[in-house]
Amino acid sequence: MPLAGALASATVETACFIPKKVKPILHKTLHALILGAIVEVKLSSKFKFLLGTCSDIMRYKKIKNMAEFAALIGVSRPTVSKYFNDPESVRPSTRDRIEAALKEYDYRPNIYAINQNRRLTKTIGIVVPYLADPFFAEIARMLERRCIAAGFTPSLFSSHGEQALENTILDNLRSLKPAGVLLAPLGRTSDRKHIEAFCHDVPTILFDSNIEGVGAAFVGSDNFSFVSQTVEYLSRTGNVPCFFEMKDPANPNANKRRLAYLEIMNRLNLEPHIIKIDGKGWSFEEIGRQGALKILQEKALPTNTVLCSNDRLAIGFLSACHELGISVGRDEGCSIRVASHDDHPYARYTCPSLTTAAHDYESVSDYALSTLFRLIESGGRLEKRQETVFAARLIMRDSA
Amino acid sequence: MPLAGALASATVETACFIPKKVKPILHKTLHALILGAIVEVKLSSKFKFLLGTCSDIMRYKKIKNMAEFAALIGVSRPTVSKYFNDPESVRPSTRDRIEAALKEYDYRPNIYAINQNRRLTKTIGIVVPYLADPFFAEIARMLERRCIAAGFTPSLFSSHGEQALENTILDNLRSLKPAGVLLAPLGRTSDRKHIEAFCHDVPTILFDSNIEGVGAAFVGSDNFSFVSQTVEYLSRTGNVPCFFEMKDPANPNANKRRLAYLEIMNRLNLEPHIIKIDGKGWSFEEIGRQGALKILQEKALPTNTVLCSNDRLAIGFLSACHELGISVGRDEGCSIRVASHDDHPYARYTCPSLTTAAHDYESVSDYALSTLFRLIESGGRLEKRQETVFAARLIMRDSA
DNA sequence: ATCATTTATTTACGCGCGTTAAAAAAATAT
DNA sequence: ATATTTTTTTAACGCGCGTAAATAAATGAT
Repeated sequence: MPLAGALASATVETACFIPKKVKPILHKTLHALILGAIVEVKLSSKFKFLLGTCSDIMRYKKIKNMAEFAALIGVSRPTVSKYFNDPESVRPSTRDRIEAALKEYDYRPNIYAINQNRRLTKTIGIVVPYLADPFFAEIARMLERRCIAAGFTPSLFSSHGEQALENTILDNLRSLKPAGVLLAPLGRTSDRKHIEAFCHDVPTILFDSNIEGVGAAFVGSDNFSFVSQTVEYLSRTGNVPCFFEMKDPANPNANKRRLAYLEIMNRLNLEPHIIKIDGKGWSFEEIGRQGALKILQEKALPTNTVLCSNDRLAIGFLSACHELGISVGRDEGCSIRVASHDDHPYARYTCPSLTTAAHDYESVSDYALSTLFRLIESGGRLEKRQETVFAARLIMRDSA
Repeated sequence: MPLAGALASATVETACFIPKKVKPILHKTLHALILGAIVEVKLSSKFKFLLGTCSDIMRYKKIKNMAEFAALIGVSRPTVSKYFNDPESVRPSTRDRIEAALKEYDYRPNIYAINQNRRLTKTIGIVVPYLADPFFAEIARMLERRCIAAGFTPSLFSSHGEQALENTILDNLRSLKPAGVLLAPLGRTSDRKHIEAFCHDVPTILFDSNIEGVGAAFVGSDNFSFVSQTVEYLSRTGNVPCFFEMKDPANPNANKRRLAYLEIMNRLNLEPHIIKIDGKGWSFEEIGRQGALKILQEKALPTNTVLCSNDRLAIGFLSACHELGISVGRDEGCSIRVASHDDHPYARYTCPSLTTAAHDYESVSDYALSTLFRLIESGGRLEKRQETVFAARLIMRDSA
């Protein structure tokens, strides 16, 4: 009789006693059966207990659950469970057998069943305010890499610049019971209470934008270092820079950069000039372009050196300059110089290439994650909230 | 006696009969209790059944599971379950009570328990080859929006240009049991067999890059339309365009664009010129820049009009032109014209702004998702595999 | 008020795994 | 060979929810 049909109704009877010496032979046979070497077989009633496993595998060529997988190798389910929680916790010989079977059949434990019973999962949430900004895309990429290397599963979310979305992302994230979360908040437009409540429940490290007192720690860049380097360089090599920024910056770094500019200009005994342009949202290039067009057409530029708050504004500024036929650069033939901050992935390819202060991407992402791991290991609480910032590196290119 | 302590050991006895009329009063009292209006209370043994619920809530101020939540409102658990699966499926009055409670207490069903028991989840996987490319970031954003609007939970992944990562993403995705997946594969460097196997198990729509015969459908852009519009425009308004591309493009669209270029040039009775530049990986801007520097320095450009395969190469090309002091544009003063395809988010801000053929982002993402929804509703199978492509729109800017 | 229909409740089982305690077996030490 | 330690097995419970069938209640139409 054909095997599959006959076996469909059989069930496993674990009560049947099998001498230890016979077991390996049985399981070897089982393997052959599954691999198609044996097509038809009759079993005495004493060994019918094997059939449940057999038939299911015959039908699906796929292991349904851990019990089935364990039966296949001749190991108990708790042992397999132990293996998946920590492969080192089982005897090498057992480990080898499990791993051999793992290669042959593509069994993977059901993550939903796993996570239901674990208090914390192996997921790490990464939330950025705007993923269409290559800066965040780049940093997200580095964070994901390191999560995977550390044995975690990263889960990436973008708030797309919207408070409501940021909130729902956090709500969803909470119910994912992640081991930890790396959150770069929207900034000023964030719902502080909501984020606070989230951080109360989930081990969270803030990065990029700080929110005072929220989260277990903050890791970011030292805005003062950014501005001091650009301002010093610009004022040393030419005219005094004026500061070009949005009127109501959503990002707290923007405010810190303005304050840094004022302080450094004061220190250097130079007169500060701040140009505030209109615009809201995350289309910084367009905002920068429109603002620059207005200022340039009105000839309202106080000096011939412009320091943009960030590279995306600068990209718009350069675009406006080109439209108006104004040549930008540090050569004598050029009428203005433009510099900026962030070292946006495209800053190298603007025309002219953009002089800017670069984030230490590597250090920020490394330190943010190592802090998160410390936080996770210590059970979600750190001694006290620390704010760590990394210095910028001046990148001299052609625009200033 | 203090409530919490006294109640800790009490359990729910559902066997106790409660007259219908008394129920609302009981639950009202329960609410007051939880909200802190009542601090201490003694109950006769007949009403001890309320205590299990009370004590737990007193301790955690948080509902632990659906049974507790249901008990709180005086509704059965299956009804609440029904509500979460489809709020319209319960009577309006019941719905109101549930929703009122939902506002008061922040109960959310455990997604892991939900998904373990559902054959398919409400998750939609979105996989793109390279998220640091703003084109994909932008399309991912639109797809996410529409998923949420349709009541699904999008889950975004980037292969970061690596085959191994693409494979592990698909493996992880499979075990997430998503309702459906939108996959933009790496292209030529994809592991075809792996993707095929994945599509066999999970309802998948391919987008952006097609892989013949894989997935339930393909939605993308009409490469012929892109190239025909740019070539016609360029040859009509000036010199004949040469085609600038990478030697071994990973993206299948690149190949289609080259073929389209050859065919259209043939139709127009013009001599085609193809410039193939070295380079691999996803740093297209740098590859384009290096390639352009080489060609321009060698003065090996066959015509004064360059049509780049895609905008990112063009951004590099423009950068090289600027470095070499070559003016780009359609004005008489300019020495070469550069055009391209994709309408990359930054194409507007290059110097000069880039003439290009734009994807119909909206239509592609709309159609890809509506096709996926059809696929999901029809249980994972469509009549036959359809390939749908949308025409490009020529965007005339200053570079050509 | 009566009956038919819609909606809700009760009861009970299953999902796939974590976890534990006690018993058994295997490996190691004496 | 025996005692000791380590590893595995057995058996059983719990997690939080989906789901189904039978029953009961509420609603609407007559």
